[in-house]
Amino acid sequence: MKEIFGTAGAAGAAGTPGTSGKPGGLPGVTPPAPAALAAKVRTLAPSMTRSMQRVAEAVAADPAGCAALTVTGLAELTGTSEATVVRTSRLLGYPGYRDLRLALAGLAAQQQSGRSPAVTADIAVDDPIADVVAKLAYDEQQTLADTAAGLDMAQLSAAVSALAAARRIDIYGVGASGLVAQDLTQKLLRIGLIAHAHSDPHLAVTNAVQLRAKDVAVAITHSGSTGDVIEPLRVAFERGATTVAITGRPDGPVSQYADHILTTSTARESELRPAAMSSRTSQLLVVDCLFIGVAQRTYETAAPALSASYEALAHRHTPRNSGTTSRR
Amino acid sequence: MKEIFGTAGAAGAAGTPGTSGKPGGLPGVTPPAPAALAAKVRTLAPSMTRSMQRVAEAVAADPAGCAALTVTGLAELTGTSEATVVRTSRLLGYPGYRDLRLALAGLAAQQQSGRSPAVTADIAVDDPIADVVAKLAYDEQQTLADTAAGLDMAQLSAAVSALAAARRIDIYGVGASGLVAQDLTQKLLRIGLIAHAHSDPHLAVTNAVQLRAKDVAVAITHSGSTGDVIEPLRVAFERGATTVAITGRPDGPVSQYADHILTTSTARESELRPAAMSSRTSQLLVVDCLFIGVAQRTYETAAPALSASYEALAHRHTPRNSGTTSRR
DNA sequence: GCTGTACCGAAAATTTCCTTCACGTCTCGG
DNA sequence: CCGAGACGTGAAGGAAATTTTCGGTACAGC
Repeated sequence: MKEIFGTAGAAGAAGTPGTSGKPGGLPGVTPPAPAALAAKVRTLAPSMTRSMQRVAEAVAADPAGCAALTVTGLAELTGTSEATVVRTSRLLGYPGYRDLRLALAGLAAQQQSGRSPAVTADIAVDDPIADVVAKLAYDEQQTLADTAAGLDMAQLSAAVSALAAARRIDIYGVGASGLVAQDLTQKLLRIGLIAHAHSDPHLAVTNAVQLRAKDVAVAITHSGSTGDVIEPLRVAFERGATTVAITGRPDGPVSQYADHILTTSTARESELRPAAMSSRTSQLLVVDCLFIGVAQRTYETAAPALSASYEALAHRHTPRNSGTTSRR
Repeated sequence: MKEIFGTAGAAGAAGTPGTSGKPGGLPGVTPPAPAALAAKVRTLAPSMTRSMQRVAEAVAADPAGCAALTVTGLAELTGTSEATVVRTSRLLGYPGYRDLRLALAGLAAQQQSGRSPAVTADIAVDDPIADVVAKLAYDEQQTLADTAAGLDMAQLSAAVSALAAARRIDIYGVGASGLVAQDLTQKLLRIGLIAHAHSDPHLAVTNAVQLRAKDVAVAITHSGSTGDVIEPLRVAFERGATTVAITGRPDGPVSQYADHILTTSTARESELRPAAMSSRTSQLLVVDCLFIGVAQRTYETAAPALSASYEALAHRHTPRNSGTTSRR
């Protein structure tokens, strides 16, 4: 074992370093070493000199840490010289330390990502803030997936048709669902439909009396049993309007008066995580689907309306702010 | 004499990475982005110049390929200069191209090991409703992931501390962000804090004048340049209140007056999918994180308050049948 | 004890990266 | 329509990294 690595590395691999101009694809000759670095270290350890073993060991023990070091830093850390670090890199199959470092960074990222799926647990009082973010994001993602999977396309399609053809749309929601109702209202208004959100039960009922056959009433309630929302829907239903319920309990009282029922998903709630959180996510997805569906059906009028509202808002933004942004 | 063993032990203990504490980068301000690079590119793209956008685009499109390129190579590939590449790296939050390249390698490895995320197609006018649901759900999930990855934990933590200790909290938001402001307000009220949402710019300003040192003002604006929201935040800032900005454009004007900046993710928008949709999802996640964080810190008072509000609401639900709801 | 081989690290040589500066281009105001 | 100013851009020079070269040291065999 003389200068095996030296000649082999230079002659055996490509004559020129991997820095060919094009990132199009891998040449496919020698994938340097994706993840099996630790194994390679063990395999090649016997053929290494003592100094090189120290370097290899450090690299295998803490890829992330070593990736943050320059060749000089790693040499210092392992008590060796830069030349040795480069020699080790060569032996491990890379053209130089630079590429080893790149592979190291990749390995670190992989290890990091593999660590994440520990988010199944509930949110605890003493969770660090980073865990809270991860768990919340994960939960809401789950909620979205569940909602999408559980949506009845036939019901959704029917609801969209009703909305698109509606003369007037009334939307009921109180509490957290009230915000969702407002969201839907804003969206529908933007594409030229006539929609109103009602959070006040009395006003909702008095308005519901006005509804007729071509109109649509939408009730949003997670529990499916919010009287303040059911009551106006009942009135609208009896007046002959088409009624839609967005609820997490399709078997609840609200469904009695709903022509079309859109089911939102129900996630577990905990002490720190009230139901309002995931139900809102779920409701909003349903609302978005309704909106897009309606926008598709009324594209001729919706598209210009969307552009127009965008234009109108542009003037509310201060055009540009330069100077203060230059952080250095 | 072998100095091998002696030096190895000593160096191993003392070795501290400390990657070149250059005067160029402020220490501790910006932790480099781990994997949320694509999201960051989207977030910062609007504030980039044309050349920088080309670089950012290339990087986002092919992390693996770009990781194999030197700064000169990438400059050539994108038809720009090395200086531009370095500038782009800086803007993305790295001290230089070297570190961006490292992150790129990590990202590439993660993508490789993970699954290939497809379904990137836009929503078309003639998509069947089932596709709309799938695409929307996927996009929102992506938005959540991006937001969580891009959130600055230090800023979030600081904002939570400020909120938890606040005497009074004012929250500003107009348009779609107004609903988010209301959502946050409702949540904070539930755990016994004193919070107000303001959608009326005039009232917001007149209220902001009342704020003092122990108070907190929160501005929510996707564009980061909504004058109606910036103005009250400026007043609060000058009054000595702690100010928080939740924005998709951390480089926007709103940040001038924000002590803590929470960045929401920016997803691509299409004709049928206005920006309000994904920005709302992102903002709500941030708001939820704030809420949970505050609830943790004030657990002693928050937990009973949450239970109490739950109890109070139970009576608003009709237990079984429709019946007539009791009018108070 | 001497010589040769393997190993190692300091410093030169080279590549890569970063900074500075000057030139083109665009915008705004007169 | 034109000038002043600001901004974006790339080229060249300088700094830092990486790689190579080369000389020195330790050990084994004779």
